[in-house]
Amino acid sequence: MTEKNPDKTRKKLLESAFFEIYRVGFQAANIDRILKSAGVTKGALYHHFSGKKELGYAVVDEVIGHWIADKWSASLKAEGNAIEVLKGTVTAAARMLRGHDENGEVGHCAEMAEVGDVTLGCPLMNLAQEMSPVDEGFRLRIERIFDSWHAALAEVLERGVQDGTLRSNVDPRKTARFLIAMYEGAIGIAKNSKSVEAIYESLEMMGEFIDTLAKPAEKAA
Amino acid sequence: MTEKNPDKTRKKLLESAFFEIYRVGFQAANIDRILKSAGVTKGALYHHFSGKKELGYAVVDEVIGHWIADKWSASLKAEGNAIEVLKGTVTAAARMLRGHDENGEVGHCAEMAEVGDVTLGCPLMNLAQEMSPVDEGFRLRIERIFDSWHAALAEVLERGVQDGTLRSNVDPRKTARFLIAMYEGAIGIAKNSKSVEAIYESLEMMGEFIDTLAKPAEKAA
DNA sequence: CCCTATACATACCAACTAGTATGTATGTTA
DNA sequence: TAACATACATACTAGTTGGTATGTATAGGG
Repeated sequence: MTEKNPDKTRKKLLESAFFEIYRVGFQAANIDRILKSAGVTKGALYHHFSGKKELGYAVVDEVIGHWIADKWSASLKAEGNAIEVLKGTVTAAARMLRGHDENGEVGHCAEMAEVGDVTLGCPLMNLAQEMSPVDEGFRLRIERIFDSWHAALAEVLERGVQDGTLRSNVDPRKTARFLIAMYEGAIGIAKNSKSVEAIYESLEMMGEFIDTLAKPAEKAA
Repeated sequence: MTEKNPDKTRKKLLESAFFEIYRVGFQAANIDRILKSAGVTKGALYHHFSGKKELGYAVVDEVIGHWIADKWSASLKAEGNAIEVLKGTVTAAARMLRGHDENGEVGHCAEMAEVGDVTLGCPLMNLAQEMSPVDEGFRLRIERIFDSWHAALAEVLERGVQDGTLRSNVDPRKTARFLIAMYEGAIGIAKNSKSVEAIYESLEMMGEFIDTLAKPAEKAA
């Protein structure tokens, strides 16, 4: 009925599926809830996607992948001092995180959660933790996203080492992975304690760690 | 039939439930699989536990809680230099992590996974990520465990600051949380990439970070 | 030895859920 | 405008799953 707009319905399905998965995970994600929230019917879903898993894959590739690319890879492409670029992305991350609207509903998720929600954590990491041991298809798609993020980070670090901003013994690849681990770990811990403050403080410490990567000032000759 | 041993069956149930939850998460955990793996029947389960959720709670409290306490709080109670104690726990963690037996079965979990399995990550963190937004009961129980871990870490740090081993501007609580975040993040990232090496390298970097907490050597007067 | 509560075993159910079969309306092409 | 493929809508199904009703055997107290 009404109108017939395949691109739009597909997009709505992806978005609703993303939020559903974001909230309860893929395995517990409910098709009917997704449909209700998207405002379309089962026929539409199974016309666009061959099944729940395919829908999940598409969410990873098209929603989460693009989102990470925008949020990170983009801001990492900034020119200038490696330390500043790195710390810039961290503070940018901090800015986009917010707590709940205190509506007292303990134990329930906000109806219209957004991506920066502290109590829901990082969509990519959530899915990675849940699905990587269970389904290789998810794992590989998620890995690709992490890899691109890692590559962008490593490039900045490599540049910093080359131009003498960073200590020469900084290993770009290891450090990049460690930075991602720190960030995701901080989000994960804060998620369980429901504390935005916890993230801020951890990101602050992450900034201090980044400072330790800098080449120390030259001693007087 | 056979024998009647409530303590033993309860323990078997808890252990089987733990591994099932460890592998696929709580929501996807299958009661019948747990029963089969425990070698008991449904009657036994529902005699000991009022339901799936109660079983999950018991797993958190009795299995995961004790496990974390043993692995961390214990080794953190060692006497001596704070730096050494901290780095000791990190290397202890590294030691207990191992990869899969390379049996080629990609995408499937080992039948009898053990707790140190890289591809399965940290049981506590897994559950925290999955259940903390979904069920407040889980969240609180998990939080208690993290808190005790955090307290043990903070105590070591506090002691280090007091006795001059660590820089005086080290904030024990923030740093403790950050260390947990680093560790859990490292495990989580390695889990998705299925790489034991990734953990080793991240734990190595974690050691370097711990070194930066030390009070710098005194300058010549 | 008896008797009762505990500790299990078995068969079954009700609810949910991904997926399908089928139908219909809309847009497009000839 | 006829014909056809795309894009949706609806009703239904088959399978799974947590939970229960009911039965039975064992252990321990009197």
